[in-house]
Amino acid sequence: MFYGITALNLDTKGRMTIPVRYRDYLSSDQKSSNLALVESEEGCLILMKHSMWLKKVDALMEKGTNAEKRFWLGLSDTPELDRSGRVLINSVLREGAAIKKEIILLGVGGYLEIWDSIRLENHKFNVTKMKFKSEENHK
Amino acid sequence: MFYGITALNLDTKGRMTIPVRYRDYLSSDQKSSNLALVESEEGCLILMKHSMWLKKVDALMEKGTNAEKRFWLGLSDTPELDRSGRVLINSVLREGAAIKKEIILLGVGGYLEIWDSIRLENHKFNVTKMKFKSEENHK
DNA sequence: CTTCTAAAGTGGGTTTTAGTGCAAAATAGT
DNA sequence: ACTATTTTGCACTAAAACCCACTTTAGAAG
Repeated sequence: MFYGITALNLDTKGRMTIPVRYRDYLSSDQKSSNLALVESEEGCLILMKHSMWLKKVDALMEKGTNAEKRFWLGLSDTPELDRSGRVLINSVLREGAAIKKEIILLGVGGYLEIWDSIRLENHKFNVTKMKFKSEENHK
Repeated sequence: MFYGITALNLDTKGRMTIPVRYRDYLSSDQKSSNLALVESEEGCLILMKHSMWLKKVDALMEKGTNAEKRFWLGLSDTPELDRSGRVLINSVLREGAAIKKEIILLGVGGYLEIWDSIRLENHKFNVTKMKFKSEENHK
């Protein structure tokens, strides 16, 4: 199970180095592509095991709406963990989640959320109605 | 099965380069025209194998409404994959889907959706009621 | 009916960019 | 200070974008 927060930087090609503590679990699917990346409606990307994604997709192929299929099948990618423990974040998905370089990785139970660091700050502010909002985050 | 998101550009003649990973499957129909392109009611174009289109059309000829026939037979085209893996998108269909140059290709199970990149952003925004709509995505 | 011209469509080759892998450098952890 | 992990840089490859020349079609004009 994933939990915890990690700050990371993408390299110039848009690749993210997965923290070692997550790698064994993430690469345990016996598939050529062992990961799946989908766009969340909340403004981040969701990284999960390929098998988890496939289960959801199979269910949607049975009885899903067009919009659901568009999100889970269309707005997705199935990247691999390379030998250096990195994952390429598709450039289109990067744009969709406003991800540039500095990202925050959140473990949220069965999956990981990838947030642009600034967008996460804004999200926290909006969701929680926090009374403070440091200037650094919004310059 | 198609899935995943790809950003592409049309050339000046309105042709789209199909990603290599889709080409074998798309060209596997033994027809002169092995593809079909239909205008979707949601604002994009749908690209599928000719055989799939034909199956739908046959069914509609049996018991389809006028409106259905108009969409599947009328607002359609059956282009071919050329030797460089490109497909010409008919200028009328291009207009109908507001497609200019930058497009997004979504794999949605049995078919591919071709979206004008800006129109897709707006569609996502409307469908999901996302609270953010960053300027970066719309420039 | 034939010829001319413009536009649309086709084909192929070249350039550019995105993706991949490796390995050195930097940083953090023990 | 040593080790493990992450970051950075570079080189290579493959895919897609771009460019240009040729062909076909359709329409206009004689």
